[in-house]
Amino acid sequence: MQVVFKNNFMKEVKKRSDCPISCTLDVFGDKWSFLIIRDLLFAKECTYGDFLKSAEGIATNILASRLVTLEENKVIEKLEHPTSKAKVLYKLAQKGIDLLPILIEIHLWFDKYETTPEEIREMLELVKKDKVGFIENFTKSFES
Amino acid sequence: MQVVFKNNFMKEVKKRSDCPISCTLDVFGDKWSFLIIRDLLFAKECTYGDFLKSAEGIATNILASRLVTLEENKVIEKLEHPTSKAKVLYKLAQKGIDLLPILIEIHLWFDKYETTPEEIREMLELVKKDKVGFIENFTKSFES
DNA sequence: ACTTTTGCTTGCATATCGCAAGTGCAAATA
DNA sequence: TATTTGCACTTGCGATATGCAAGCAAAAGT
Repeated sequence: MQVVFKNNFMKEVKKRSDCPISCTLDVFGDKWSFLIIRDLLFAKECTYGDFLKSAEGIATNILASRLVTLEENKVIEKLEHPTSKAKVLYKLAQKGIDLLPILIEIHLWFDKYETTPEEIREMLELVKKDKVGFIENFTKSFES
Repeated sequence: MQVVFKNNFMKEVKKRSDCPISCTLDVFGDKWSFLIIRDLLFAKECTYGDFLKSAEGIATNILASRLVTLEENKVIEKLEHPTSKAKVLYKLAQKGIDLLPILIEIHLWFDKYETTPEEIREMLELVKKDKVGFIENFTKSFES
């Protein structure tokens, strides 16, 4: 069963079902969206160019379309760059910051079956020691 | 940077980077794979037809290809049906059962910003009261 | 024997992706 | 001030993936 409706901007949004997993995948179910979130969680703020520099090599048109979708869904927001009008700053909205627990569980799952890179392992040890505390601290670090 | 290698079946696997998120998305980064996992978490065992019956309406060719990928990655396994040779049973491998915390965090995130369907809300209350206990019990229920 | 069920496969139109090149404006440089 | 460079996208287009319908062989039911 497929529910089709229009949002405020008259853009068609297809909701496949009311299932939370399905709805979440309607937005994040692709190979790139969560990498954008990852970049923003680590860097707090990114320019368009910063995303392009990431190791996975996202294509510029795909990046543009994902940023629009994520902004429409209020997961990220666009800010003026403090010193340059040519640059744009992207940052996580609260809804985006709250994705951290999901990203953490992905890391923990991955760590059980594959090899976590050295740079991430240190952070992961903190998570394993005190997951709730880690999330609290990390979330707080976005308030400033 | 893109690393390309071949697995035992000589099928090309593209790993975009060593990042855990990226690697996980290489397998699960689509709109269907996690729905298959969801179905198996709720139902424990599914036939090919069971997956097709799910509300989102996956196409049969897509389902077939996802099942192959998930099996190749040892997330699910195929079993003989106890009474019928025509039927095939799919179930989660341990690696698949261990995805539960990720699915739970998706549910919790969704619940904060959207409306969780009634049928799921009850389960979610249990999770909110005792997440660790819930995961333990749920995981145990797969051992029998 | 035949009809139906089951788990797929195949063909094809359409949508999405990925790469390369291009555009317009702001900022740095000469 | 004129020119070049940097930045955030957009556009075009071939390659790939998706979605739909139909087909198929083996097994099960009648």
